[in-house]
Amino acid sequence: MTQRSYQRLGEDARRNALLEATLDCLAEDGMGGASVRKIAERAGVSAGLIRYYFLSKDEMVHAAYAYLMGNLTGAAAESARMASEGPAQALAHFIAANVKHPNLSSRKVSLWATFIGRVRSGQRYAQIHRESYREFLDLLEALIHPVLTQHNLPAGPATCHSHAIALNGLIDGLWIEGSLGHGLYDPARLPRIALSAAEGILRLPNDTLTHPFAH
Amino acid sequence: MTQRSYQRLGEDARRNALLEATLDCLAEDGMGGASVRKIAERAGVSAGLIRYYFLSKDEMVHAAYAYLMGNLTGAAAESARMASEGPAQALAHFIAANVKHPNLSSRKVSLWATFIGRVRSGQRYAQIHRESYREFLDLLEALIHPVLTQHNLPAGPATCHSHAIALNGLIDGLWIEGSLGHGLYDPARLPRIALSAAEGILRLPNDTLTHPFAH
DNA sequence: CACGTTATTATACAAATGTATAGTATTCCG
DNA sequence: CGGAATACTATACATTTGTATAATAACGTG
Repeated sequence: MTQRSYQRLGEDARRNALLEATLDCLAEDGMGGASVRKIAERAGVSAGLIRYYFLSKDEMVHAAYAYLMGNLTGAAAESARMASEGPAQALAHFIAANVKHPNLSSRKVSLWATFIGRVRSGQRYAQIHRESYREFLDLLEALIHPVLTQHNLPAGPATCHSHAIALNGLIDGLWIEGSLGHGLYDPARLPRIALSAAEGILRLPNDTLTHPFAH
Repeated sequence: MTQRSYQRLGEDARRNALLEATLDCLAEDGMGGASVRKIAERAGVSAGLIRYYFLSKDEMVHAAYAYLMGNLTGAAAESARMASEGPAQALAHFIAANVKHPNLSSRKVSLWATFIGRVRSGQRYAQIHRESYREFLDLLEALIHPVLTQHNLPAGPATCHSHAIALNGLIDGLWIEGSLGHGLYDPARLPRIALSAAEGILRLPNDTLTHPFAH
């Protein structure tokens, strides 16, 4: 009975496992407490292995940030694609998806915030932030435009861009506070609040987004 | 010529200097890099002194968080009090103040985010967050109510509360992205975007907040 | 089944960390 | 001005940190 003392994993499998472990530790202990050793232990691996896959701990944390943001916007974009009933539904689904499970998660917000806190002084963090933010903004702008034209509202590039900025702010802010679960209100109210506010921002008739099937 | 090698400061002066130094280091290096020694050096003080004023490094960081949040909401509330032309102006000033200098600051957002990242696992952080968030929400609600009644809009407690949540999200989100200065748009556009979006959220007539003197 | 490749572990190390303690210098009060 | 109170420094210490290196075990291939 020769029990293997460890298992060799393929390049990608182990890399992802390490990134997940990094995020786990970062969510729990923050940048101050997520040490190489804790991360390795969480991944069920010896500490030395990390530097076999990454040039340094920093490089791994950067990679974990990019990995997280990819998952976040990916999930929201997915839920917009699912909605095939029309532009308003797609936008509504996209907005709602950002303030509902699984995106509404204290773990995800904690991670996001921890990384955002490094954007100012870390070039690499800033770059990842800029890219993922731009992606989100573009996505939003593309969803907004058809809805505006559908309702004969001004839909020039400048208008769409401003609206995208405002909607992005709204979504981010609600997502953050809702995820942290401070207990000051029920997070289940968030989708309705977000959609109603979005209607107002875009100057859409009431219930265009909250009850999109009536239109 | 007996040059003094150090100066004795009063309890509060030194305490505040230490808190400011803590925030400086935290903004630059995050939780991972803000060590007791760096903080002490920034404050022009020996490392040991920190534990004369605080029970532990953790306690000092917690205190720095509370200190920061007090300053943030304090500044915004101040700018609302300044506006004496009426409810709409007060609300408009409050909203705009949050997406303008000096609140629109990468340093402040970095600090805010760094702390938010710890709210999930640190009880003390969570408590400070909850308190400062509630304060902000209450402030907003009190500003919203008179504006709604002034325009004969529904202004029940539930409505005001929902609107406050939405506005808070909007403000937070714009504040964060605007402060980080990713270069995707000019932050000078933020006050107008925020006020226009706020009008929509509250279903106010156009220009009620963006040009409040016409009303 | 051997064998070479390499994914993985184990150990080592200097630097940095938070904290404890003892000593020193400043300030205030009589 | 002298001397007590204490704000402050200096040093020491055990841990933990990221990283480097050498040894080892797993796996694919012949």
